[in-house]
Amino acid sequence: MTTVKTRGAPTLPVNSIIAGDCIEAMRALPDASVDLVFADPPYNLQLRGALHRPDNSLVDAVDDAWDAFDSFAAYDAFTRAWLTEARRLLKPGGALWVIGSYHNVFRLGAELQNQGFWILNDVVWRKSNPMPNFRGKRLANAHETLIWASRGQGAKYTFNYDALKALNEGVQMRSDWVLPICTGGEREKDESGQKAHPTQKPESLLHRVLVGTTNPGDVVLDPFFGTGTTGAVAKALGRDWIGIERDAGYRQVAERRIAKVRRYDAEALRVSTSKRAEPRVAFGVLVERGMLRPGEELLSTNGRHRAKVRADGTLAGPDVTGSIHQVGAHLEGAPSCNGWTYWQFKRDGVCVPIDLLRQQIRAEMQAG
Amino acid sequence: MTTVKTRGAPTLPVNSIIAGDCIEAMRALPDASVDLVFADPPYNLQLRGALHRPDNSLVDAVDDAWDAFDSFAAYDAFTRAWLTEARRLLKPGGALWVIGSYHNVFRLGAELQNQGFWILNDVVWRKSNPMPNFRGKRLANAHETLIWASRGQGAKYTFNYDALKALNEGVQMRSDWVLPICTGGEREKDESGQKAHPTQKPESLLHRVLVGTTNPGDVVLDPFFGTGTTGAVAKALGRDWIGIERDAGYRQVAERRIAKVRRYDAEALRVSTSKRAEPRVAFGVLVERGMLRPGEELLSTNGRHRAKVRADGTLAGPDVTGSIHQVGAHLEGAPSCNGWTYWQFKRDGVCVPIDLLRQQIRAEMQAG
DNA sequence: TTCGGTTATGAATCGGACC
DNA sequence: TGGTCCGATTCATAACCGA
Repeated sequence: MTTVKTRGAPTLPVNSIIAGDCIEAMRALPDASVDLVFADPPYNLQLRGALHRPDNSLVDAVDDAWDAFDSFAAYDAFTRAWLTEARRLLKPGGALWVIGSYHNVFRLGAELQNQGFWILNDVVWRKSNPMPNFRGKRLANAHETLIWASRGQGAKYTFNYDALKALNEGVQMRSDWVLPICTGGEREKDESGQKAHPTQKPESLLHRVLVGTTNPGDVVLDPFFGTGTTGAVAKALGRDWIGIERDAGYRQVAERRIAKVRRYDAEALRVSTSKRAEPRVAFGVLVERGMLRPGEELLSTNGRHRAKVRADGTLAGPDVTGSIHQVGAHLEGAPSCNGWTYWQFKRDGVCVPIDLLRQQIRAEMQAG
Repeated sequence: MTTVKTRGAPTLPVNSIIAGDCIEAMRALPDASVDLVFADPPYNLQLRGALHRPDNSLVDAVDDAWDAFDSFAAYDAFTRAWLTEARRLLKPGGALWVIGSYHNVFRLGAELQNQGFWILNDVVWRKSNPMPNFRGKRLANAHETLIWASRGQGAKYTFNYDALKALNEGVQMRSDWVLPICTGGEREKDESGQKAHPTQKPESLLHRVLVGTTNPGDVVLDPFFGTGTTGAVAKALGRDWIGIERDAGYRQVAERRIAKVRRYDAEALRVSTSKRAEPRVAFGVLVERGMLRPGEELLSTNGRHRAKVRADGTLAGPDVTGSIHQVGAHLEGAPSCNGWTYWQFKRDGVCVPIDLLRQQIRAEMQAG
């Protein structure tokens, strides 16, 4: 186990499983210390008993046994408690994922919103091999729902758009994910060869979550660790992880499982990066360096407009002056314009996009 | 308009649109009088500024006053009121469908449960042609959620298992439905040729709901009638319907629309059985599913080139990074390359084409 | 008339760095 | 912390238009 010092005590028990109740365990961890929470809370809503009185009023909460939720009120109280702690533990730019089925996910989502979390997407895990509905009384329950939320409206969050787009054959990732359930060799077994956990999640699901919404080195907390799928995938992907699990049997399976995981090498962990992350280049630098001469004429990509380069890196169009972006937007009557991809210059009679010059400068910056 | 006598007064204004607020209008209807409620309530989207597409065109947002609520509390109070009336109107063996997005559906589901409704399934409408996420800041919101609930635990409900199975090419219907959004000729227009309603639902969605969970002659109530999709499909399928709509313009469009609908004869109830092309598989899926490990080396079929798999499903070659197709094309100096047939991996000393893994996944998808 | 290229559009909680 | 301005970003489908 590693511990990471945060501002003041206590320390963060990274890459280890904390034994105990998730709410108490979270209370012992420091504010603003984790980048992501992934939670697969229990939803064994055992509602056979008297949930409602004859007049339909709700029966009072029973809050003495967390593992058997005798009423929606009890489940809501539990949800409120662990979400409150999770929100406290999240860094300002952190985010939370939670997964559930129709039994509990509506209560989870409503409570998330009540606490000020800001829902970014709900995601449907569409199971490619679900259990059929044997009695033919309902639709085959072939999906589960995940909710992805930032700490609050306007809060920052990590989203590796280009990595997910690459994972999806070059088309932007959608909110419906088709993945198989966890079976076969991936399914953890106990000593007697039985499945160790009733609802083990597939590693493919965590892979997509972690690649898409964390970076290497981030700290991922799973307060309902179970047999440690989150930890196994986090370790392989070079993320730090913290698990909380009450059941000693699950902890043992998870420890053994994660110990066997090897971290992928650094090159494999690098993902497609966004252009947004690349260093900014001022257009004026091209003029300073003599790549473009003051007075030189630029042409718009569509061939309809011209403008002249000025010594200070602005452009002079027919009736407007300003940055490459401003002049482009004005000439097109558009709300905005990316001047880098809009303008071209001529060399030896050939039109060349000015963005090529920016790429040259960026390459030099890399080398330098 | 037809009226149907129920036990005592008042009578049921079947196959007509009631003008006015849905809560008040429902209060005037008799207890236990309808077989199904289908509700498409306001989503409370909470949109902020204007949104432009990358081509600078403006997205026509849902900014109607009827969709805006001051707070979650206000939205919840509204939800509670109309659900209470809906439950009162349902016959003991009746059921309710409600549709929403992540903005409101968690609040809907929680309130349903609080009132004693019994959720039978949540159903995901996976849109085959959703609006993309133009800024690349989140996942494309490609689905909406429906909740199907009976009046209470243990209550009877109608479920036409075999009809839905037939609709699904002989396989048990699942909880995820892939249907296109409402566009083209199906979209109702106003006098000026503009879309008459910002959120018109596709008839295919209502078709599936009504075929699956009502019988001919049943009474279907839609308290948020809009331009009358529920009425149009109900009439075609030989179900009675009641619409409630506040907006006179929407009512007018709905009246005109439904008047043109003819009830299907058996022959017209055809199901399109167009064979789909082979489903596209993203290379990244092989990585997510652990069929290939990040860092694993692929060999070209001709044995001349090698590249390493990365966590996001891209390849890293000696001097190039990109999709399996891009890297293959670059290494061969070719304009294009089918990466699926170009690359192989090693298992137990044997070279295996990656296309074999794709075939495995396709087989799963067929089965699912 | 057919074919191919272009344009339009859909329930969307859709910046952020820097001064 | 508020204002300024750079500059990144889209998929499926149908209608439309010109040859």
